[in-house]
Amino acid sequence: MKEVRTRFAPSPTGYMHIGNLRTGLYAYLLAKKYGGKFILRIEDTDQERYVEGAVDVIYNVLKLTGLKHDEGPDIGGDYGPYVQSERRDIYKKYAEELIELGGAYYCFCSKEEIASAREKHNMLKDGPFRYNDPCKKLSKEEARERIENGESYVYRQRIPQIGTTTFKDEVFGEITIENSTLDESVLLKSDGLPTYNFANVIDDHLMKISHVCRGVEYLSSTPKYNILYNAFGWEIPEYIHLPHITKEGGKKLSKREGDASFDDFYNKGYLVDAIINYIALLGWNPGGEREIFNLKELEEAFSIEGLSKSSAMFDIKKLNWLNGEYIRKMTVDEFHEKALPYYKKAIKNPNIDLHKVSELLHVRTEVLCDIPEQIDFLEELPEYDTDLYVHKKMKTNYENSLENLKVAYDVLESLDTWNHDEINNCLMDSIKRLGIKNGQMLWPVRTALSGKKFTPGGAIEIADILGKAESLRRIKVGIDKLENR
RNA sequence: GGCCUCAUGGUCUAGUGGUCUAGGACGUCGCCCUCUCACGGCGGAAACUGGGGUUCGAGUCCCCAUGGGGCUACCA
Repeated sequence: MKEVRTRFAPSPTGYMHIGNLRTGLYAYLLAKKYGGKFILRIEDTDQERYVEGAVDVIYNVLKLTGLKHDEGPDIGGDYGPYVQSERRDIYKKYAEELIELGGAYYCFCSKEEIASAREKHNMLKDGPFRYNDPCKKLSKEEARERIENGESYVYRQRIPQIGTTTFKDEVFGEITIENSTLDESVLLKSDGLPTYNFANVIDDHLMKISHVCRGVEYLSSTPKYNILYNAFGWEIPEYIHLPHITKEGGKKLSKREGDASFDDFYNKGYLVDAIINYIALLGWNPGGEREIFNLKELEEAFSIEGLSKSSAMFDIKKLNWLNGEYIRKMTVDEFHEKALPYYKKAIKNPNIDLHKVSELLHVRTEVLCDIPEQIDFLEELPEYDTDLYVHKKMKTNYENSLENLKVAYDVLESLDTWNHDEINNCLMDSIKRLGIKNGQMLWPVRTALSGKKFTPGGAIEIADILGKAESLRRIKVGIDKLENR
């Protein structure tokens, strides 16, 4: 088998769409699986979409995710340049060659002319639109003369109007299409830059790409590319077209709703490994029942056979679960480090031992951005209603809550050493002495300490974190509330 | 409109003619653990889009219908 060379060819639009990233991931995995090369190429032939700093976004995501490329604009390689706008002369040369080979012709029609012809056709609604281009009949000499005279022109692909073109895709199988349904698209624009339709063929060939991984949107234009390969007499690469990732309802993931880019998830506190793991599984099945794979493991497990044909809906719930799995797999210290920035958003009080908070939150966190609202009560006791003290299953009501809170206040106040075990023993002794259920004491105490219905950790852990003075203060507040109900 | 393409529970999927009374995971529901929540454990509900063929036998092959997606740009 010859060397596997795959490429990731994003356009610098300023953000990394998650579906696009997945395509890059698969290209990377395929290369790694077979010990090949993964190449980064920048497709910036559309000047109108140029965005400042967008290439850095691409580098950054690749670096963060660990999809390390072997060749690319920043690190070079034997087949550069790797930025399409720097390959102008190359495209021009091949476009000229294609004219000679009969695979293309010079076209002087304006966009407007073609658009109006299309409109006219659409009114009739009769069969596929095919532009009957007068320029096709021009001789090369005539055309070149008009070019000399300064007319604006493009290179347009010439496609045989009879016959069919068949190609094989690794995931979709064999596909045959009537040549007559293929339109003769622009190869080189009047600004001298190529369109995707031309650049992808030239670059993939010159860069010796063995497997072309790209989205399904290119499936129907692939025959046009093969006609180009054939015109040049070049070997056709293996094609791997990947289905789309959609959101609920089969709609496209959108940039505007903040659910489409890698950064959107990264900034919300999703772990890189979890994101990669999740998107790898969206459209690819590893074969067994295992679902947790880090990048390294994916490299070994990946296979084209596991790729699916239908588009997959992005399910944030499953990502959340996976992210939680990765969080729980970390040590408490590792978690603590990741959680720290999120603690800062909710807690300013320097007396709170954040390590203890981490012990509580470690198994209770799925996404890091959920942290602040989970622990805001530690910073400040929220307003709460005394209804909270009444809990059927805990067998608590206003009366016994008040009584037990008073007991708790007294015994805790007399405590000299304030730590988890001391608090625990102290409270448990009282429970035993009074002959009540754990919950009848602990539920009111936890309520008084937190003012919340749900908290990470119970009364004892919270009291420990809050410290003696603050704990007693909050219990006192609870007692007052219940007395003045 | 034309062309291409896809189709198993709510979601991601396994299934390549008999082993399918359709398997796993997320989610969901119930129970257990338990001072709340979570973690963990156990259990439940939930799917082959429809119709025709082919075959002794079809989720699996073929055709049609329906529904979804894509392309139809001097965007990629």
